[in-house]
Amino acid sequence: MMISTRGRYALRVMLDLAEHHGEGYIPMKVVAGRQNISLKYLERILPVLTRNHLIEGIQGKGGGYRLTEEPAKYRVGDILRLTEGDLAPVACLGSGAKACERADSCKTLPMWRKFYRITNEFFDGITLAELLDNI
Amino acid sequence: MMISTRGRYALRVMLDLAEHHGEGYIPMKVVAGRQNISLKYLERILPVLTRNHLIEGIQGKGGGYRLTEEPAKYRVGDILRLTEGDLAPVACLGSGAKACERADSCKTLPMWRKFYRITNEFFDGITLAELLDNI
DNA sequence: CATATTCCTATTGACCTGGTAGGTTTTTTG
DNA sequence: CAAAAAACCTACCAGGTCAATAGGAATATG
Repeated sequence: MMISTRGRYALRVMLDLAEHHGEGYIPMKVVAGRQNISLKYLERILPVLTRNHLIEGIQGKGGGYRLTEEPAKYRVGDILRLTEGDLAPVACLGSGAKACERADSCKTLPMWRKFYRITNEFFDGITLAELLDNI
Repeated sequence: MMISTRGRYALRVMLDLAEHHGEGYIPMKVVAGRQNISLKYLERILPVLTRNHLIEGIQGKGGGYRLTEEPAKYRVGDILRLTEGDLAPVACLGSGAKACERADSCKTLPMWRKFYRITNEFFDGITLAELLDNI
């Protein structure tokens, strides 16, 4: 299993916000209700999206979240990388990659690298707008 | 992280056996030593490969394991699916998939399915023989 | 001030991962 | 025949991750 609920929920929230883009700030309570996801759990997932300015939230009554840009501007890959850490298929690739001393002679490394590239390209080739349109 | 050590170790063992194919039965102790993997841990990974006749082992002194076929016959995908369960990117696909009640309206499901297909095709398109030749 | 919201931190139970431990059975060899 | 070497089997364990829950603090509105 490559993508956990963290990434999947984040994507669903982003899609929900995209669907209601232009309607101002939407309380996460509403999104959680529509998507049937625990609000409390979502609150722990969202900060990484706000810190990186994919969404913006304002506090207080009447507050909520909204996308900072048009749905077409968001690549699925960016959302998943932020919430999942990275999309590396194996431990020796990706962000926290401690160099493997077998790397030079490793017969499988090129394969993993190629798959890593394909994965990133696949998810970077899809935007929220396209998902909304069922493309 | 999609592929755990289980799958990676299995693949390395298969590659090691492929590299020494034609040399008869090779003790796992030797492979574990060459690959620097815990023998005991390997012993827990191998049964699924023997049960599915990818390799065969004979007991007793002078025993060991060998491939049942030529290295070119083995698809990486088969080895990974056996040892990892499946290559599904999300829980709602793959073997133990309990049907999601949101499946019909799910905007992301087609994307996951497409990626699932790409993943299987990618790893099924590579054989042990090709890995040995650094293709 | 009451309310509604984001934001923050700690905790928890279940499961998975990577590995260890301690054998039993089977076969070959000296 | 006895010893050694190998596959095979089952239980256990420490650490981490996942998915969530809990309980608030800060902030803004009306």
